[in-house]
Amino acid sequence: MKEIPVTDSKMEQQFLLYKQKFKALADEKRLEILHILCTDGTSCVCDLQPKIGMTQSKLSYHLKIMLDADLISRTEKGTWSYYAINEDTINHLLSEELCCLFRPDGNSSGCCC
Amino acid sequence: MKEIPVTDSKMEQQFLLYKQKFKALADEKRLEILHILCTDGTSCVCDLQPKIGMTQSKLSYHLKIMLDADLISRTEKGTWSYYAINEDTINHLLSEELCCLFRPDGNSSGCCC
DNA sequence: ACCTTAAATCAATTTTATTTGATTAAATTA
DNA sequence: TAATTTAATCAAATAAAATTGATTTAAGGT
Repeated sequence: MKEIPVTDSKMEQQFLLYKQKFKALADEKRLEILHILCTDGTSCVCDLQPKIGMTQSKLSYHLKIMLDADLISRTEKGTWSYYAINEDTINHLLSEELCCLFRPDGNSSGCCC
Repeated sequence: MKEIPVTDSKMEQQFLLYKQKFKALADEKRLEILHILCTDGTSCVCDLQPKIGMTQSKLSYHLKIMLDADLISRTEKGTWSYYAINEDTINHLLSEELCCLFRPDGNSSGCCC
């Protein structure tokens, strides 16, 4: 059977963006990194490395995937790179229930759990 | 550098479950299937096939991935298999904003958009 | 200028996921 | 019972993602 596209291209575009974000979330190490960023706040790679127990190049690779998906942000300061959760993206994507794990509590009005 | 696990195993377990769910969401065709199920409600494979424009074995493959991740459910009736969104899982996982795309409006009190 | 540190990138390999076409199994119809 | 329909599964091929170790770039410090 030939594959015929059925959905309109505007929606296709949306699906592609969501796909990228979900793909970036689809790895236990990346979820762990997100959780650490959520708990510890903005962190540099050298701080994350011992916490996550990962080689530098591997960590960079995984951070880039989340950066490209806009789940996290990067700020460079001298030789250091600081990464932080991108609250907007995460909060618009995930349920409130996931706040303890991956959603920082933006308004500090208490977490769901 | 040796990789040393840092997070406790209970949390690791949680991460693995989330990973599976996000992985199941990390594909545009699967997102499209979810959207169709969300819009049309319970559907059998033969109904989905022309809508999604996909060969039967491919569709079965993708449905299985979402079934295993508990995003959808299956009910067999004779030779037919009916699939439906698993509201519980989806609503606990995704933001309300995604209701138009993937979250069925459980309480029919109106969608966010 | 030289050495060190931080972190990104690269190329090669390994692992994992997806696609394809065929086969199977069970239910239904003629 | 024989033929058909529905849908799952299988094995082989292809494609995509992750890992590894090395290299590169830029910033600091001596």
